[in-house]
Amino acid sequence: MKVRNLLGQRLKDVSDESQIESQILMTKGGYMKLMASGIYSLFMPTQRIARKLQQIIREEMDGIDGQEVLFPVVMPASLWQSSGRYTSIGSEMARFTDRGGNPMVLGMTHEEAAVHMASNVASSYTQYPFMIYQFQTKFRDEPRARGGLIRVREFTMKDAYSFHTSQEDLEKYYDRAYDAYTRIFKRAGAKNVIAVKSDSGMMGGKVSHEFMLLADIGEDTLAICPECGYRANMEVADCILKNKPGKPAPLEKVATPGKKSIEEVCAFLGREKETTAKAVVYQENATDRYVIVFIRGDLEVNETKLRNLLKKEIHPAVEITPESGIVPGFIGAYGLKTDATVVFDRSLDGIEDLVAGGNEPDTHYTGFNIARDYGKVEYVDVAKATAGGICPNCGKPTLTVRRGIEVGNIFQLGDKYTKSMGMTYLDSDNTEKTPIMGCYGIGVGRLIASICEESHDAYGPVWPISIAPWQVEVCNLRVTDEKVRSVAEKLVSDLENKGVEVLYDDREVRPGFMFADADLFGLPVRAVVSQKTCERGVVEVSTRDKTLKTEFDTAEAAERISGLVADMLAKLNG
RNA sequence: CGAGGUGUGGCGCAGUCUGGUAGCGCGCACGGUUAGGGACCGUGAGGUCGCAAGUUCAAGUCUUGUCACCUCGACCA
Repeated sequence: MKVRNLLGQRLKDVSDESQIESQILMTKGGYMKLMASGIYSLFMPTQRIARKLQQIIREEMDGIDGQEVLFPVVMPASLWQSSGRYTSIGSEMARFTDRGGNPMVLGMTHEEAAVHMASNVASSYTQYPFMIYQFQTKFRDEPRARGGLIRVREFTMKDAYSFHTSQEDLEKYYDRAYDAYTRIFKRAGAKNVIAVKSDSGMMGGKVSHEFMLLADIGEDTLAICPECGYRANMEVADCILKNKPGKPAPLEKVATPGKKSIEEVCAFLGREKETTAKAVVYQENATDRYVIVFIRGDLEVNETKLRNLLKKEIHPAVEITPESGIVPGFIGAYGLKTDATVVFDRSLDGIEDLVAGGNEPDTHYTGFNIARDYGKVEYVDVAKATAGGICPNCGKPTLTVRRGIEVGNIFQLGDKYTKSMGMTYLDSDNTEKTPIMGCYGIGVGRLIASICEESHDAYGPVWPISIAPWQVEVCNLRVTDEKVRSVAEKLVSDLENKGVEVLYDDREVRPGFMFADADLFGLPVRAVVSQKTCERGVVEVSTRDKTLKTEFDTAEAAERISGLVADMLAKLNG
């Protein structure tokens, strides 16, 4: 491919609206063009990267006995009604009506389609287990797309669905998928990807992992223990604390005029946040019923955990009515008269002397002892884990908090879809049974952007050779010189004959201009042919990551470069 | 959905406060001089100033409405 014919303009400036490195560099480099919010067209280099990445994924999916299939993007609403998700998913799913008046949806994931495909055709236990996967466009009408290809509304995803006759078999397969994912990210050249325990969200199921590429711009927060390797999404990370019980004190009502926040109360009473019980009020989405969470004053409520505990959608309370019996700013368990749901976080367990709200304006209690003054309560874990917190696995106070981009996930779904959609098979004892499922996703475009995010310098991406759009760029610094041109062109054709993928730049531009563009292409190997190199009978060769800069004799340059490419590939593949 | 911001040639921006008929840089085309980290000179093409109403002799500029996009938050397989 010649740069002169390659569509996609390299830009000197890009709007400062772009905040994320991968977005800036990929926009600058002519990798993509925005069409609408979260909707991009991809130029050839990006498509080549995607193709290579897909091939790696394909090989690994085939390696765990996957069958590549293709589900439709457009599906009838009735299919989604059969699983119940037509109503449970909100406006994130695009819906429309076909000419016949039938409600239709655009696929945002394909569990229903997978069950539809497998139903009836996998009717005997002898056919299990099996896994089907596809690369397909998903459309999710995100409320807010952002970060270039990191979070878009339309994207290509590899999604896989496995079917099993027992939990044990699912778990066995889940481990294989886990290992395949680990290999995929390694082969793709993504260095900082880790698997974390995660929340299952709308997908259902119990056990799930997210594969996170560690990056400061990541949208997910992770709790990681460097001591024992415990890793979890903050959404599900257990919060474990050791409370100082303090000395029991008599329950005493104190005036705290105008002191509503924990900070104000602590300053006023000269107390530590760790000895206060904070109340956080939520409402159930469906009924607006109040939910009051009592939690240690220095901690935050983890809404995902609370949601999972209540098994209901909730939101922070917008308005607290006087009739509710709740006095905002002075809410406490003792003497609380309300029909709201009350939840005690286990961070309060064992503290003998608490400061708590008095349930009337400008009043708090000190010396509050839940066991003594309130009675026996069921403590639950709805607190956010914190940096320096206790690791749920090894018990050391070594939890660290990192940010990550979710580039893949795996779920043990169970029978959520097969059961609701009535899929069965006939077991060896001649009885009908419901198969159980796992599902496994990777966002292709997001992974590309994430790799760019972790592998770039100030001038452009540094693509790993396994996914680089081309392996070698040949820069012809003086196309008007017949000799330079013939050397460069022979090098290009020799390389191509050896199966090396070459991007050839023979534009009549100054070297600096050509190098700047080459940096934006980010190809692993660069070969420069100029008047100088031709005089000396060499070709100048360097790697994009700047680890190698050397010269090869012109006669053997193609051979040496293809060897270099092979070495780099081998290194990445282990 | 809440808060803030921006819409002016392909890209990045100025001009808007104070109304007078659109400009700069990059890119693009042609000619020339150049040549190892985004060269320079000359000539040229390209814009109903997001859209719609309104005020005015006159609107990129003022008013109202509307749409799109961006950032933060909410939300999110």
